[in-house]
Amino acid sequence: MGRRVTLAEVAARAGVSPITVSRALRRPDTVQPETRARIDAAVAALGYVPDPAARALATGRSDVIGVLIPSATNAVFTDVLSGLYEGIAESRFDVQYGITRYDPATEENLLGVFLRQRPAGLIVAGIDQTPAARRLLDRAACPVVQIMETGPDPVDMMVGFSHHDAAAEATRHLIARGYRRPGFLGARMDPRTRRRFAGFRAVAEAAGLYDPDRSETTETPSSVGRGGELLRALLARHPDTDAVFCNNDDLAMGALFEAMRLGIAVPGRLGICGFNDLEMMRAAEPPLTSVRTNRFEMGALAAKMIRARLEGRDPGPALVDLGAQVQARASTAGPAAGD
Amino acid sequence: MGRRVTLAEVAARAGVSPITVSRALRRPDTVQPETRARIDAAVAALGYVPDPAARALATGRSDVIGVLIPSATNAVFTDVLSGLYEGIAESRFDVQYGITRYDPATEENLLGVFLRQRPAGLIVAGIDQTPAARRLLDRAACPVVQIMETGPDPVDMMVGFSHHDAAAEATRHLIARGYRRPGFLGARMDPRTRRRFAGFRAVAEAAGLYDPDRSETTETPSSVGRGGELLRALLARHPDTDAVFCNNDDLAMGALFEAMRLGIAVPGRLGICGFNDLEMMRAAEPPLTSVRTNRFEMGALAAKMIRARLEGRDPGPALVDLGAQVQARASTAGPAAGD
DNA sequence: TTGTATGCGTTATCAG
DNA sequence: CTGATAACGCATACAA
Repeated sequence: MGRRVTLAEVAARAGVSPITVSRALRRPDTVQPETRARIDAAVAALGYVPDPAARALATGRSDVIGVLIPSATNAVFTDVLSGLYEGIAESRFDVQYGITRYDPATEENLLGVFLRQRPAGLIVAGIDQTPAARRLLDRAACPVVQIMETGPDPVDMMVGFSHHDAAAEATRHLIARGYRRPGFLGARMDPRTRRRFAGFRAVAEAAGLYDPDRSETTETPSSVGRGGELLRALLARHPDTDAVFCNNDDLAMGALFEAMRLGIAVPGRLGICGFNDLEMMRAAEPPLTSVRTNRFEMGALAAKMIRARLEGRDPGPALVDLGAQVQARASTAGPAAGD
Repeated sequence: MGRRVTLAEVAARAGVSPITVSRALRRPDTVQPETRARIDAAVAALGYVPDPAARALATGRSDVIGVLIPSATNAVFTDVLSGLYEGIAESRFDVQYGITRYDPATEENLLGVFLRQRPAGLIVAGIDQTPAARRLLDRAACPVVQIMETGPDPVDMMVGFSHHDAAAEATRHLIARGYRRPGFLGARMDPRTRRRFAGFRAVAEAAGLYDPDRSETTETPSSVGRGGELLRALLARHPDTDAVFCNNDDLAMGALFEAMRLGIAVPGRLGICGFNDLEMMRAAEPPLTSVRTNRFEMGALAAKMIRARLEGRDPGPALVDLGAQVQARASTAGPAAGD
């Protein structure tokens, strides 16, 4: 590492004062071109890089955008993170994550930790903060973006979609394809999952096809294996179920495999629809219908909105609904004729 | 946020000097119990939280453990991250990530970014750093752990396994199960992938079963869909291929679906083996054989080794080989009799 | 065991 | 356009 090079050393070499170097680096147009040239040369020669801690201490703020997400292993969130990276690329900002493990109390704690660092911005997943967390966010002295979901009463900015409506559209799709006894498979029943269920229920009910007993849920985390178990349990109770709307793609994939094991034809005897549209869905056999949720764009846009605000540009509308699109595939082609 | 609470305010309330508060927080046993009690009370009452920037500036180091990984979307790495979190839980340390996108130059850059924050520790994936990056790591004034892989000449500490040997074991498994015309499917041919291929080749060759044309690879990223394409291409050239060792689980899953589409029986006419043993593998139909790679443990152990060093405890052996275990499942049960 | 003086590297403020 | 001074919040070294 050698020694660390400071502003003072650069200044000495360039024959100016430290503050001038500081200015030359942050607002080049405020120092004379000649001075700037000397400074730039000194910076390059010495390999100077600013100390983020000193800067944070002096300015009272950092270049860190704090991100609070429920899980780092869930592919849904990793896609959002990729978008985030894209959004802050080539900027001075850094991203720092906090994993809430779907626990509101943890989210509250992490929020405190982040806030203490005077983040440049804050991105939080969802709209289900605790009252305390909500208060913290409301008072945050930085741009805040809620992602993954839209809803009333945003803290500041918001970019997401309606889980209720997305699920409703998927359910309409199932019904449009001719399924008449649709069921619901859900794991880790967090608030977003519940809203999806509500969307499913609303549409099924409206069509007179809702059977409250035709859903199988668990509080345990989601997985492919779990999808199989849930389908098996549901079919044990209601063998005539002719379609399942799955809370996410892992469950749908598990349901597909379980159907294979049980010798149940998909989509003829059972339609399967997932949620999120992970890459594997279209590669499956049969390809699985799912709901596309623009996760990458969500992350990228959230980051860009924060940057725009920070850089004094127009961040555009404070509430962006990215929607969700049913990707219809063979797994919901419709019940077999004569079924 | 109200105003920020400082050490001085806590000190005033507790009736001591700031430095005493500082000590009480970092080394509680060096202040008298009574004083400490007063301080603790003041801290709680005021909701004091140390300012990480000020601390970093004063001490010349931070509590950030920098982590460099190739990808944030790959399930393989997200599992490692989960382990990392587990490893630093309840400690003062934080984790900060850098994503290299499998690009050595990016890794070098990020290393510089991290290093100037004086990280408490550094965790890097793999052993294929550029010479420049290697130099930076060698000179780093903090513990360094290379993860995901073991190899000669560690920078400092190392926890991983041999990709060559793991692939070799998987290949031996295929041969032991009676497959005689094994092929290889690989995507994004990074150094670790190549070493796996080498392991496959070594064993196949030793058994007199290696056909250099019986492998299908691409530089593009891995995905389930890609696995299908690769299998199709391989079978087009060599329809008699009776087993495939896939570079990772996504490819294996894609190969399975493609086999279904082609009407090829698994495992009877084609054995399929993946790598990493993601959860979906055992839930598939047929369940897919894969190689378990203890990713969570890798992350957890790396973090613990760093903590041990930082806290003056014994970090144990500097080089830990976590091994890898073939999880034999139905997808490699062996060729059908009479095949 | 506790306190005093000082410095970490940078930037805000105000002068020149 | 450039510079001197002070301050950010905390921890080290030393003294009491």
